[in-house]
Amino acid sequence: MWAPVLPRDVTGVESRVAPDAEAARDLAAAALDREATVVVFGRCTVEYDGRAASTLGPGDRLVVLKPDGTALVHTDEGQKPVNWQPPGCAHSVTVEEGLVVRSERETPAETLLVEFEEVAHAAAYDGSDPEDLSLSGTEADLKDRILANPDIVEAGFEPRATERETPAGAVDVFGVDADGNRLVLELKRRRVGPDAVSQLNRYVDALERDLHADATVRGVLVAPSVTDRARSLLAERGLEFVSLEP
Amino acid sequence: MWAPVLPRDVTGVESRVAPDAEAARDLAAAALDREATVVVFGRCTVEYDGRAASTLGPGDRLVVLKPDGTALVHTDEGQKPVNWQPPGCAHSVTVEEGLVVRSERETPAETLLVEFEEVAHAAAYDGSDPEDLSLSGTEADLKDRILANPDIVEAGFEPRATERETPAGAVDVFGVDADGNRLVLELKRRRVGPDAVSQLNRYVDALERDLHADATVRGVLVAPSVTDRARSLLAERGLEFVSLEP
DNA sequence: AAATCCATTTCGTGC
DNA sequence: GCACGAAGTGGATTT
Repeated sequence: MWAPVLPRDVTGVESRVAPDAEAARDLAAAALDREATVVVFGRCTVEYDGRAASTLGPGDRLVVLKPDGTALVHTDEGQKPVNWQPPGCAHSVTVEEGLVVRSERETPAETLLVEFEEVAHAAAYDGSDPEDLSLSGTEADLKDRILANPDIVEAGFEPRATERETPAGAVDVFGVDADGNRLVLELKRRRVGPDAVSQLNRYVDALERDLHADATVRGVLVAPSVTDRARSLLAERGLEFVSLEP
Repeated sequence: MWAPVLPRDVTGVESRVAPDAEAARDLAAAALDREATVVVFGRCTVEYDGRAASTLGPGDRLVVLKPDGTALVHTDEGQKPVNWQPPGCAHSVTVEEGLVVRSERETPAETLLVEFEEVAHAAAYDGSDPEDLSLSGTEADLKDRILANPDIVEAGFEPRATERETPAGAVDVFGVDADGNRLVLELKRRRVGPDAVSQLNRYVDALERDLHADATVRGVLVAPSVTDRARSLLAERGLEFVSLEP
């Protein structure tokens, strides 16, 4: 049904500067009902309790409530919200001392509570986004390049499987070298540290157990570059490195 | 100098519904100048090029520009922005076909380009946030609890150092058990998988080399729980597990 | 729902 | 600035 409580200023946007708590609540509640995105800016405190727990004293913040159940609390700094709630949460807006925004979920039980002293601005945005992001330069792209032209890893390399399962997890690319030795590739789209070496080492160990002593298993880390410590660990473990940009 | 081009509706907020491109540009440019946060909602396309590359066709999105150089492009779904730029970037707003927002940085060279077909709403938020988030339930809290009461790990455990350096990285907690054996603890605030086992294994290996055969080095993973595969890897490596909640 | 791993991870800390 | 590891990581994929 199409029956907004408040007038829509133009298609898709409702905006109120310095609304009182009740006006802000009404705008937000109506917007949540019709699956619009709500934005509130004002002085507030924030409490979170769930996987961890946090409190945040008074300050000016931007709160975003999405129709999929996402809540974001942004300060004037940082890429990550200072507090948040993941998709799937239930938002509610009420008036107590002032406007109060709650966002909750179960499994795991988590609550986000934003209490406003003052709402400087409240807005509701209706809109749709039919487009999917097209992204390139990922690890998957690197894998595709290697499968299309295995020689960029090593002359004579022949891929035999991707995501081959081992007791230690799935190997990015598995194949054989020119001499018939097994080759395990671990791919990374950026410079790697010790963690990637450990990961490769786990896969090589697991495959050596799996295949007994039937064949040599070479482990090759494929990445743009490695740190010094990673290089040492590679040497210790008898593992190799091939430099490739994503 | 205090000379806003546009009037401020109330302290800290400027808001224009359905501004034309020039009005939106003026509002945003003035806001960026005075280190306010800019919010723009409208139909736009997005292009990103840098560490990776992406394109996003037309849709309705919420764009946030922070005074620290952060840019966020949010759709109506998801906790993460569909596109973004990290703190330290230089924002600019111009009018071409319509409003265009650019956010760029060097090292690494990255560009975010948002081209609006239509701006449904533009706003600028002035404010301050003096408060720091107080967070509990972190790995650091778990460490503190262990140091204050080492017996919760094992009767007779005596911590000797935290962040002890090894050739493979810094160990969370290092100490000795009741029999004088060296103990290496790796702490995790949540259920762990194979990666944490590999990490602990690296530290134990490094310390065994460091200390030669002078002493037995026990590796203990401290976490709420482990996955099956992680448990297998622990067994393979002769490592141990102690269950502790953060 | 759990497990595993990638990510334009981001973020903090130490060097 | 790089390196290393934590994170209330988020997100996708597979089981």
